[in-house]
Amino acid sequence: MRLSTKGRYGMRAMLALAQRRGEGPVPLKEIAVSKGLSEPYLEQLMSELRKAGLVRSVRGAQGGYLLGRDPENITAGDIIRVLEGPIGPVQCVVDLPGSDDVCDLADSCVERVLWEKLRDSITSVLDGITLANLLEEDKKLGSPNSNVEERGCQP
Amino acid sequence: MRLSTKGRYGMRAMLALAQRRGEGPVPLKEIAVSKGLSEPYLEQLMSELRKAGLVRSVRGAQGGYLLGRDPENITAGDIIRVLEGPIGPVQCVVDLPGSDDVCDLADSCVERVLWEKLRDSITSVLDGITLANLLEEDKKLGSPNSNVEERGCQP
DNA sequence: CTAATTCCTAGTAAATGACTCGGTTTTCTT
DNA sequence: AAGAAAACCGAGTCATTTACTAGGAATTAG
Repeated sequence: MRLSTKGRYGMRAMLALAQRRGEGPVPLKEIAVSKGLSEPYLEQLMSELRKAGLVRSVRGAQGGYLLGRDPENITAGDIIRVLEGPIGPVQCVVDLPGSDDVCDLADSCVERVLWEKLRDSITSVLDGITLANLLEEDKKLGSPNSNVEERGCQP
Repeated sequence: MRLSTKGRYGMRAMLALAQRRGEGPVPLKEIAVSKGLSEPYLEQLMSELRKAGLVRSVRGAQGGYLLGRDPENITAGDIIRVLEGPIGPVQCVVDLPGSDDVCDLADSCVERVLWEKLRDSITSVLDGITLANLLEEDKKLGSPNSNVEERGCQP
């Protein structure tokens, strides 16, 4: 039940973009260096985020990435879904409106109720928190926002 | 963010034991066949569950497995923790009381708040539902409780 | 004694995760 | 026009994890 690096790094990168909103396009290199992530790997994640409309890119020199929408309109759920796929602890109760009844005889599945509750609780947290919310909470806590090199972990 | 088969199969097996409570030890073979799972694989999961005290075993002919406690006292969280490890979307906000501050400068981690909320929401669902609850809800729904072979999915 | 059963260790094949590499295209700056 | 700074793209790789399988040893009811 862990996120992969795609979700974690992607969330970091999106928050970095949100923090630097208004400065014009931010080159990936800067994010990669300041957050201690591999630039070419981040590139792949940004590509997916761009295709999903969560970021915009500007090519060429002085180019970089920008948020695709206001931070108030980008939820953690948006980001996680793009990078980790539809949300759900098991395939058959997954988040996609299309693939509703993967289970034909789902009524005879005792544990299904549990997985559905779990899915709902996860989505409600993820869809209820925006990039703006996180930035706000961060400001309230008055964190020093240090670089990653100085830290012990890589969330 | 999916469970592995260990969590899914383990939950199934535990529910099977709960349903057959009072019948004496249930041999693994029966569970494996009726739920369509590999018996030797299940065996490994049961071994972990036994070491954690969630099931008891009776060796020899006419042996099998029994719940280690009343179904009212076994939560989904108990089972998932044994089979999938401590709960948490990222290592550094994991569920273990011991490994609290894996992050030394955790205050400077903007997304940490999010992961903590997510962890809490997951644990509160998982720890709030017992095997007894699930059986009860199942009975209320009046499900036919068919075998797995007839079904389209393997939750 | 024999058959049924749990217990234990090891091995393995496939999938996934977490990247790297090399080159192409676009665009700003000089 | 030239050069450099980016984003873009597709493939390849290496380690880890997952989901098992295999085979035998120990235990116990009948």
